[in-house]
Amino acid sequence: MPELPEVEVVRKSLDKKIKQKKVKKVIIRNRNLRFKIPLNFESFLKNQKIIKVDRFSKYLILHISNKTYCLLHLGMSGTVHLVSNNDKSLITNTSFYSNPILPKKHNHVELIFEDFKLIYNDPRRFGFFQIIDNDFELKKRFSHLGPEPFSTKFNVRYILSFFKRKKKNIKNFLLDQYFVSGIGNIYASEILFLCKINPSKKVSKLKKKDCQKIINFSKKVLLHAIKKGGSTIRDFKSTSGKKGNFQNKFKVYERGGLKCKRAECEGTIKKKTISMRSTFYCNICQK
DNA sequence: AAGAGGCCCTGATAGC
DNA sequence: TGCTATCAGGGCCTCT
Repeated sequence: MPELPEVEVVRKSLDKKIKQKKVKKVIIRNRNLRFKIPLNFESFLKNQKIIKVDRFSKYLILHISNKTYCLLHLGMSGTVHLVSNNDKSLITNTSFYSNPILPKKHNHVELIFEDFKLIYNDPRRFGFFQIIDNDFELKKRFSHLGPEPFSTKFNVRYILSFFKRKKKNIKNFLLDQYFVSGIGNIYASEILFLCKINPSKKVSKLKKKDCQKIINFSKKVLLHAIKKGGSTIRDFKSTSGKKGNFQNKFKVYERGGLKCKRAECEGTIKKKTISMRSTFYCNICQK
């Protein structure tokens, strides 16, 4: 369940290792990801350099030396692994790369570099690789995505005007990538807890002050999670197989039935399904 | 236009 | 033990 922080953790380690490296060979074992990998994908990437690894929202953007882009989305269960070409062990030359585990099944895509390779593993195949031809197409590809929480465009004025004449609840909109991009189901619950806003609250009832809280805590939670190496619930691992640490910091997620972590609050964390997604909140301090 | 619902897929777990 | 059902949730699509 990679959300923005998990993808950013992957981006950082990936950029460090494959920036300015040339793709020697591409191996695809299963083309049937979220979108079918086209037959020319291998020849397209072969002998190209990866200029750098960028990220927008939950998308990784590999800048290719022929002025195109390779998008990589991890879907729900995608992981990226960097493995030595010689002894098949995971690369362990930085502190980030420890606890090496390479899955045996579902290694669908390999990008082979001079002395190591990148392996894309994805049991559920909700992730994808996509070649984007130019800047214009890249812009178009992301046109359905709203600003990231860090963007200055994500401000009180924007939020209030977006919520005009909308009838859904706030949890729904935090997951709506057209409204704000990068937040997923886990962090949506965490953000609303910190804001003391009930996830079922209709956005038409939100005040200026609430919007400001949403802005502040969205940034805070995501940045904190990045710092902690992301969250590992079931699937997410870094490029070396290392798990994240942020799950230990969850205030509400997967804490149904437990006591509210707010010191002065006697509430209990409840689990509720909102638009087909499990949602956690405190029944007392989230109004 | 906005919102509700469904589908893609596999693995872990629960219940019988 | 082995079977089936349920849940996990990101993105995108259709239908109303």
